[in-house]
Amino acid sequence: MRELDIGEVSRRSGVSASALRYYEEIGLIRPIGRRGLRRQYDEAVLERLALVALGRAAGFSLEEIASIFAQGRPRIDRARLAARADELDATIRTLAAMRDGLRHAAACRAPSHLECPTFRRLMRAAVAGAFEPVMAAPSRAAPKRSRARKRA
Amino acid sequence: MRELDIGEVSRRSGVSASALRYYEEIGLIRPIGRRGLRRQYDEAVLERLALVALGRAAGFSLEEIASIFAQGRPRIDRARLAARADELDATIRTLAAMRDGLRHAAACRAPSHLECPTFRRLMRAAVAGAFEPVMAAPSRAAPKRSRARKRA
DNA sequence: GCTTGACCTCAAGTCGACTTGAAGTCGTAC
DNA sequence: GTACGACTTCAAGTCGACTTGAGGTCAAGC
Repeated sequence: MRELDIGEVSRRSGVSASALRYYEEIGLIRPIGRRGLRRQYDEAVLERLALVALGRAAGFSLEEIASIFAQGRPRIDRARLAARADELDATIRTLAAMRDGLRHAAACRAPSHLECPTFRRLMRAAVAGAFEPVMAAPSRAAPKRSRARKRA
Repeated sequence: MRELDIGEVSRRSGVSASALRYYEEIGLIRPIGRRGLRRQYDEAVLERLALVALGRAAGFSLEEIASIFAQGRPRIDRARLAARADELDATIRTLAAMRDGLRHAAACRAPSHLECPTFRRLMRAAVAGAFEPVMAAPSRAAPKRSRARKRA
């Protein structure tokens, strides 16, 4: 079982050394030991990092990913995956609506966009918050969007 | 032409008063005057805020939106809209791939996800960065992703 | 005259995921 | 023996879009 130092892990995983130290700090990974000061990693860390990369790509926060690893072996919850898939589906539909609206506006021949009914409809939808949950990755943890109450 | 104070603009636009002040600071909106200390707005600000909301929803940063308003009348560039639509399309395809992968993984009967070929393929794709440009809204302005160089 | 409430300014704080910088420790090569 | 390069620690900085807090102003109503 070869031991890897942080530089090699970084090269092979595409994750910077500083990020690896950060991941360790938040409990995502752990070196198998030290040689002098230097962290030594097991090759298995690469698999774990791949899982982290996948989790991030799927929109999970590092904290959520850490919780998956929490009790020893990675415990991947199928229901959670399905839920995330559903969220992605909703996001995709919203983005598709936006894309179609943008395409129309790009093609529209109205003298000003403000006179294009489709464009105005999009504007109204945006104000109404129709696009708000876009990329509602639990990660973004919306900074207390108090969303000024409509009519007190 | 009725004058609105910041509270009413907030109520009618769904944008908090502090956010309105912030928007003013970065040059996105401007009151038509003051009454005492209080900002007074023209109703036209509501339209502008709707445009801001739409721009945000489409993934533009406030800075980019401000540049649209820069020279007097909003100058919406059709090519820009089309480009953003194309980006959204790419994002949608990526998200769809992720969604399908997650759904498969959720349904997969392999004893461990690590033994599921589909799941492993997803992991490899994530490491390779296949999902990185997801939601590549120019807004996110990737904080110098130096992306640890593969093999120096 | 005093309270209330809605506004004001300005500086500082928040969120997540890192990066950067300063200062120090090693092993190896010259 | 000393320079180099790769590592180490720890605190602080970064990004965007705001929010929060302290302390102040002002008109209206009691």
